[in-house]
Parts: sequence; C-alpha cells; structure tokens
Amino acid sequence: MTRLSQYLLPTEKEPPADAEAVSHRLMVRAGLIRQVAAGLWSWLPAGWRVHRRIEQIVREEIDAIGGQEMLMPVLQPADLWRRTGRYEVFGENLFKLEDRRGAELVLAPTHEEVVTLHVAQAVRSYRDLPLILYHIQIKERDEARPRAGVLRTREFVMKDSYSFDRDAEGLDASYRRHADAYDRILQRCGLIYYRVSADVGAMGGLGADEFMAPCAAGENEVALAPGYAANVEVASAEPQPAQLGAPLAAPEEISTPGLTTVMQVSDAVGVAPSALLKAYPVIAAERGLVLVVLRGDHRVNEIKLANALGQNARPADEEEVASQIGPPGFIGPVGLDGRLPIVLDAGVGEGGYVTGANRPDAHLRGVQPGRDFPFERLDVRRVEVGDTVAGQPLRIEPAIEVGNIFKLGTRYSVPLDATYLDEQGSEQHIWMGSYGIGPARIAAAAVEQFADEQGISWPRAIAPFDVHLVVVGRPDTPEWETAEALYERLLDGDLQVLYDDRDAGPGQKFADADLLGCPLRLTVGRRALESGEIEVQARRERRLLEGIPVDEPDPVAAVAERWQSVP
RNA sequence: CGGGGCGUGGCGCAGCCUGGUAGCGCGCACCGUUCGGGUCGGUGAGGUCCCCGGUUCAAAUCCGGGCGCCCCGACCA
Repeated sequence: MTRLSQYLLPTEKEPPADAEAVSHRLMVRAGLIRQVAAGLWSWLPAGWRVHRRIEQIVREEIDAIGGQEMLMPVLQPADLWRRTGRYEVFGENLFKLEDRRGAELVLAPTHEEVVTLHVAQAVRSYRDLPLILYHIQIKERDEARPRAGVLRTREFVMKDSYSFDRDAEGLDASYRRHADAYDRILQRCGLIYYRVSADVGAMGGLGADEFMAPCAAGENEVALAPGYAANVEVASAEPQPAQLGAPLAAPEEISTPGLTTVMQVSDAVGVAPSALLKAYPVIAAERGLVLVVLRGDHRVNEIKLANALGQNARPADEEEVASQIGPPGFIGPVGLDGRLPIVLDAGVGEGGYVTGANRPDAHLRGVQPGRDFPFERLDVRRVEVGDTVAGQPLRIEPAIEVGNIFKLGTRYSVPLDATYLDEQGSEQHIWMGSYGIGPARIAAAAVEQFADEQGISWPRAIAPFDVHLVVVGRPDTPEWETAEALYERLLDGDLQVLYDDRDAGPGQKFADADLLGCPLRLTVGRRALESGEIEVQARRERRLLEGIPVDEPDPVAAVAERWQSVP
C-alpha cells in the first residue's frame, strides 16, 4: 500500500553541488539517501527498500549453500582485537572508545574475531564441521576519505560469512560454494561484474577473489582480456616488445651529464624508453638492499613488489643508494660484483639496453642481462593497456568492489584457539574463510551502470518498486477512478506498486518516475480511456510494451507478464 | 595525512573585492488556472549569513582562531 501522496520520497531537481559520482547525484536526487555527516548516510524509505531487496537475495543464496544466519555485536572489547594483532593492523581505521568503567572497546570493522571466538568455544569435534555462519550487520571503519555518496562510507551494512573446515580441502570447497553463491547473487541483482583474482593482502592468506562491478566511479582497476580478469594490483601480462637497437659486443660508456630521468636519457641517446633499464633500489626486510630492474617504459607495481620481496619492502633513500650502489640517477645493475641481489622484472626481454653506469653523468649502452650482470627474475611490473595475455590484448577498466572472498586458513583460529578433535582425538586448528558483500555498493553500482539522462534504471530484482503507476489528470475524473481501481486490483498481486496519486502535473510525475527508475511504468490518463488501453513503459530504454486493456479481467497477471519481460 | 575548493532559508546560487536594515531561481503554503513530459498568474511563510573572538559608530563583507563538507592524491585485513 504505497501512495506517493503519503510517502516520503523527497526528489530534487538539482543534485548536491559537490557530488561528482553518478550514483551519488542520482540516489540523493531520487530521494533514496540523505547525508548525515562525512561518510554517514541515512537510507530513506525507497532507498531502504532497494537495500532490503538486495539483502534478501544475499540471504537466500547464502542460506542455499548452508549458511546459518546469526547476529554479532558491533561494539566489541578491544582486547579481542589485540589477541589477533588487528588492533594495530587496522590502526587509525578502527573506531575506539571507552565505556563508563574505562574498559576499552572498538566498533567492529568486520567480525572475524567474534565469530571465531564463538566457534572456538562451541565447536569441539570434527563432527561439528564444516560450518558456515553469517550475519548482515553494520560495519564501522574510520576511513581516511569517505567519498561518492554510499560508495565509500564510514558505516555500512555488510553480509559477512565465515566458513569453518577441518583442513585446506574443506576450505577450498567452502570457498568455491561462496564463489558460486556470489555469482548467483550478482546475476540475480542484474549487475555487470567480473570475478577477479585479488591481492591476498598484508595479512597473508591463501587466496582471494574480488567481485568487481565496472563503472566510471569505481575506485579499483581491473585488467581484462578474453579469458582473463584480475585486479590490476596483481595482474600479469606480456608487455609490448621493446624497441631495441643493434647489440654490442660489450657495454660501452656514454656521457649523459645531468640526465637522470628515463625521458632525458632516451631523448639524448636517441633510443625509445623501452630500450632503457631503470633501477629501483628497495630495502627488503629479509634481504636488505635489492636492486629491482625493469624496462624504462614500465612502472613498478608496489603490491606485486611487496608480495615478491616481503610486505615491509620500501624504496631506498638517496643516502643508502649513494653509499651502497652509486650516484642517484645514474645507478644500474652492471659492475656491482655481487654486492647486492638484482631482481630483473619479467617484462625485460633479451637484448642490449641503456642503463646507469654507477658513475656520475654516465650511462652504459649495449647492456645485456645475464651476460653483463646476474639476476633473479620476478614479476613486479604494473600491467598496462596494450599488454597481452595469451596473445589477446589487455584492457583496464575502473570498477567498484562489491564483494570479496578470502581464504584465511588458520590466521584467526591459531591466536583465538579455535580447534577441534579429529578421529584420532588429536587437536587440530580450524581452517577458515571469510566472505563479504556490500548491499549498498551493489545498489550504487547498479545505479552507475544503468542510469541515463533522466535518472536511475533499476534492474527489476532490486528496484524499490516493481511498478510505478502514474495517473495523469485531475482527481475525481473517470481516468482517476480507473487508476484507483487498477491500483486496488494490483494490491492483490505479488508485485510492489508505487501509485503516484499526487495532485500534480504529468510532467512532474513522469520526471519523478524516470528519476526513481522502477522497471515498469503504467500510465492511466484520458488517453487510456479513449484508446481503451493503459500504457506500459519499460524504464530501461524507455521502451513501450504492449498496453493493457482498461477492462482487462486479470490486470495482476497482465502486469506480471510484462514485468517478466524487462531486465 | 598532503594539495585544492566551499560553508548565505529545504535545494542550487548571487552579494564579500570597495563594511551601511540579506537577495534571486527552484521548492513549500494559500487562491485561481492547467492536466500525457517539471503549466501559468497572484499572495505568503521561511535565514543564528558555520562557530568563537577582534577591528569599527556599524561586519555576511575586514582580521585572527576553530569547526564542518567536497574534490584530487596517499590510505583502504
């Protein structure tokens, strides 16, 4: 029973002045969300309907893989977070507070600790496993920079599930179930998305995938080629070939006074940037100073580098470079006599390159990896458009991360003592996975992906209402009575109907309907009475569907049939 | 956290430089008008000009401090 005349749907002609992202502008304009403070949003009635529909789809699919819904508190003892070391890991991003007795508490950014606590206490035997627990609950993260409406907030609802298995094989199975469930969720929500390989992160981990919805407002980048999808953070690809000159029998020194950048050297020497080798000195925790060498036209991917050399790896400073390698700006891999390890990026091919000579104002040309310096090969390069994967061209698209799945292993079961007894009666640690998905981001991504000039165009499964019934004309006219009667009939069906019964002009009503974006619009006006047919328009493409006779005996079925035909 | 920008009725903005009783459009209320793409006309309500302090006869406006918000970047198990 939703009459727009009595419903809180504060639509606006103008978006907030400083809103950039399409979803931010439209969700505010359509009366779905309102801001309270930076990164804090209220969901107004129509917006909350969208959110709840997404939640329900998520709930159904996680239930379908055996998930058991529960609820855990947001407010948690700080001590629990210290036990796993994440009090420090989250650092500034963790909201911290004290209760009246001075006990330290945190607002949970996620729930691995608490769920593991319960499992540690309640699970005793291998017979209790496997287990999937989940809840749909608020998360709190003190983000450095909330942005773009509901895309990155400090407080948001997440469905987070956690799997508990007796070993790695069990975890693999739970992980696959979640991956499939997430596919079904996002497909049902009508989103365009990619499932991509992801960085396992500084915490370590056994594997991670992300579910990325491509759109302009996305904060992440995905690298895509036919049969390949990965977060740019971890993507690997074949580079375009370098443009190399003729090989030399031995390296030859050339004078390059004051020329320290790739562009300067490449211009002065008259070779392409891809014919240069640049040296990137890194201090790695376990290995000390390492010289990373990659092609002049390539960029280091810091995350791949950290995964290859250790999470604490950092660029060396000028002093370290000057004292241990050579003059900054002129360093290179030749002539180091094994003083430090040399890592050659996988993108560097055979051939003669130009590189720093480790002497002031000088470079070498004709340098061949292997012949002129030893190396260990690692892939630390950021992929770029034009690279290839299995011969297919790579492209890069911005995307919103709407979900992620993560193999945790025993990361939490060890510090929190979550164990079980196996058949032999020996104590084993439980293997865990964690799986998150954000309804708000799904909603925002759907807005981003399907909006047009007029407004939002929801996928039918997550629209605030299925049908937007518009009456044009004045109250107490035959067309108005027809609309009222139709509305009353539709209440008997399963479709959710928003009835625009406001005493307003047609332009205003149509504009609001386009803005709100329900998949079907029914229009009852004088024209309908004259033609004998009620107009049915799909919001997507604003396509006219087959009208419904004014005297249709079963309007519920007639509308449902048309609803089935829209995306 | 670094850089940039902005705080004036619900929304979008002007006024600030050059101090002198706070204005426009939209929205809102009422009356009339109109009714298949934000009709038109009239009347009206609504503002601590972000906050605190200073200068001045007088501060939205000048000065100092603070707070908030947005955008870019860094950050984002």
